[in-house]
Amino acid sequence: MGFKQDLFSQFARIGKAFASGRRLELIELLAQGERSVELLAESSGLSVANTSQHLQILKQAGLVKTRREGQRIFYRLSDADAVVQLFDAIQVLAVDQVAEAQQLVNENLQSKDPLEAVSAMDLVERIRNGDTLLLDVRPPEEFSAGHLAGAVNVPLPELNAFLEDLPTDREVVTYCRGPYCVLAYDAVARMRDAGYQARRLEGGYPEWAAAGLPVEP
Amino acid sequence: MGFKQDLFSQFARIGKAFASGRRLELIELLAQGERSVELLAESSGLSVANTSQHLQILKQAGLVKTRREGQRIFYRLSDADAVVQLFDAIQVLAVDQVAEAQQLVNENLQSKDPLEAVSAMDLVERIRNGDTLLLDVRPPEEFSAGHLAGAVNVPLPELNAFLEDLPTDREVVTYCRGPYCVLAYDAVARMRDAGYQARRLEGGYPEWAAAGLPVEP
DNA sequence: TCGATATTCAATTAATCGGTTGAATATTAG
DNA sequence: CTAATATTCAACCGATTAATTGAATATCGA
Repeated sequence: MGFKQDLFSQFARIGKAFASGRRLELIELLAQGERSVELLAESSGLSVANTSQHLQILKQAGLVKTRREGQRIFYRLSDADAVVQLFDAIQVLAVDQVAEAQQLVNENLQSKDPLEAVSAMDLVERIRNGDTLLLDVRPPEEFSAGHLAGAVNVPLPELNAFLEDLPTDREVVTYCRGPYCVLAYDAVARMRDAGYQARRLEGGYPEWAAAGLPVEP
Repeated sequence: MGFKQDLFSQFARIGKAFASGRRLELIELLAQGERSVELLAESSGLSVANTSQHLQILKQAGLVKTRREGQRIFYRLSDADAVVQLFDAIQVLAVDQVAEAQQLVNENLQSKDPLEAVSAMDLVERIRNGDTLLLDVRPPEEFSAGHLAGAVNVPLPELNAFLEDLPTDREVVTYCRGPYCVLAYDAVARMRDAGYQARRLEGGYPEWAAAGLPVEP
């Protein structure tokens, strides 16, 4: 049964790609769009050579593709949807089953989340009533690949500018990728500081879509 | 930003669990139900001590739980559904993106599959017409956790006995886990050898369920 | 209690991995 | 062509991993 072992070794390459925290960080950055090696190195705090090496591993696992533009090389996820979904599933499994991960989330995220998150069911109701502004804080590339019906895309870097023109009398609900995507937590914290009523959707886009709730486009 | 790195390192433990072909083999065996260390070692061809070591890694990643019964210890997946789904997603991603995996599948599975597989759409039609026997060749534990509506569970070891009482005039469609689960390929080959009209469902249970097609229970 | 069995633990070795450093390659600007 | 920039490659070191072997632990049956 050599074939099966060979095939499983190939599958294991995908596992290896996800087997280092640094690489996961790179994957998360790439999920936000195409990036050059230099920028990835800078954002992740790794050396350029080291970043390049990790990217080679991701490339061998088929997770990323490259494109040359002049003297720099841009990396992107070869199937962003599949990769993000996989990453999301890993996160959920880890927090469900690994005590240390659970504890980290409890200490660092739950505490940022003083008001409990809005459940998907509640949100459906709120949307029907029209009294909620639904904010997708993911980067535009992910937004346009699919988002909750009725959501407005405001990537985190643009949040402050966006808030200036917004009346404070509507409640805002934010969401991003999975349940442990930090973007939505940050957005809520910043909006509450600015005097808005802001809460977070329990889960993220993948969970919402998987539940068969309305998405666009 | 130490927290994020810590959390990602925890996530990476799940990746590590999936980062070895041997462990994937163990995971696949465990997906078929609770097993003792001895049996796992025997089925996988690893030494007992080595098997035990790999199982420790899976345990640290929270993927498996143990139960003692007399002098032997039984391992099982702590969340079989989540783990199988994750494994399945990894397989699909690998075959989609890794050239070597693609080639292995083409050479070893497609060739076992002389007639093309039945698409999910076709199968829905066939079931409606009632002229197809739908065979789930996964182990009973997985079958009872969810299966295609109308399927009959015949685990591979019992296939021969089952065929003896079966008239050869009905077409049979088999399926198992994902699109690269070998069970269904084997079943088709054995049934065709025995003179049956047998084909394989394109994809497997997870794909069918994800498409919103009818499942039980 | 004693011997047999199943599993884990500990020690060892070879292989792989993560990271650093500096050279090599490819592209652009001048 | 030369200099500057972005990325990869190659060599290297320390840490981790996979696998083997043999001892230690726990349970059961006699």
